[in-house]
Amino acid sequence: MGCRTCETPKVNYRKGLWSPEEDQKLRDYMLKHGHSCWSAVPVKAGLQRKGKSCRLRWINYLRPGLKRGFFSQEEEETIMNLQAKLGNKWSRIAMHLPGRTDNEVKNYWNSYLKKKVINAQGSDPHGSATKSPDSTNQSQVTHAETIYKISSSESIEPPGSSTRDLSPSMMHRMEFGSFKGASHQHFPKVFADWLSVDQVIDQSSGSFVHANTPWNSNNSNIDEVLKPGSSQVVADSKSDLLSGYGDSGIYGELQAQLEPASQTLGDEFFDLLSLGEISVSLDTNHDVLF
DNA sequence: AACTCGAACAACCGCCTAACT
DNA sequence: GAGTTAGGCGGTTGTTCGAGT
Repeated sequence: MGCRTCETPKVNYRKGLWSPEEDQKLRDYMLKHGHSCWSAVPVKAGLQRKGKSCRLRWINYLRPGLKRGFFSQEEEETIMNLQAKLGNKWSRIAMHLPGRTDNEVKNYWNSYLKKKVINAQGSDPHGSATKSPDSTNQSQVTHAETIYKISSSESIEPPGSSTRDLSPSMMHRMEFGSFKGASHQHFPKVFADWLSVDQVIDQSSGSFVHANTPWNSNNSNIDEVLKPGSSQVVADSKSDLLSGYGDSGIYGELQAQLEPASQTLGDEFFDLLSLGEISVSLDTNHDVLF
């Protein structure tokens, strides 16, 4: 893009883990200014990091609205289903998981779900036991079948899937997360993510609701790969989904509440934060969602 | 107590694409 | 149209920590 304003002097870039001070600098800067150009962020924020590194840190760790901690059963199934269908398209898979990042999904898959799939295939006398889930020759159908099997068997205890044997470090990680160790199974779905993903919770029934989305409308519907017979139902359209949150609903309330912030902070900031990111604080302050 | 091993996850690297000069 | 660069993505590596010996 050749952004002249982003030209930066030679710096001895820091590497490795981020210190709390660095996190604070980046967070403060981002919340105050947003980013017009990532390569300029470390300079302006007073960080000896590459812009790329700042971007990653912000997206994967500091960004408001991130849901950290345990993956729910629904999230797990979504990952497995989408991985079977899309392959290792982590960013696309993460789009369907409110508050999750592609990196987090990828790590979860590599450290746990992949083994789970392999084990399930291995225990299946009629299945393709020796094939890796990542194998390019692997039949997508076989993988999908395995997923259905896993979803019902739960032969492997996911890392931190229950609170009965939490290690101190795990507890620390939970507390560091956005939801401060709240019951993972009942995390509120971030509102903004409702707008950007096809999966929401039906407020009345508590079941999952799916709506068609721009990114899946041009190929096959997401519901094709979701477990049949589940509590998920298909909404007619995204507009139908949103209509429940119209001007008089949550969406309108959000708009109203966000307007002053948008005016104060400018469009740049508004672009920076998705509605979902902002909604976390709204949810906390006003119990808008639950 | 010291060491090894593995799990979990944060962060980096390299490639690709799109936008800009 | 070619060259350059930012941003995005997926693969891989590095770090930390707990469990086992």
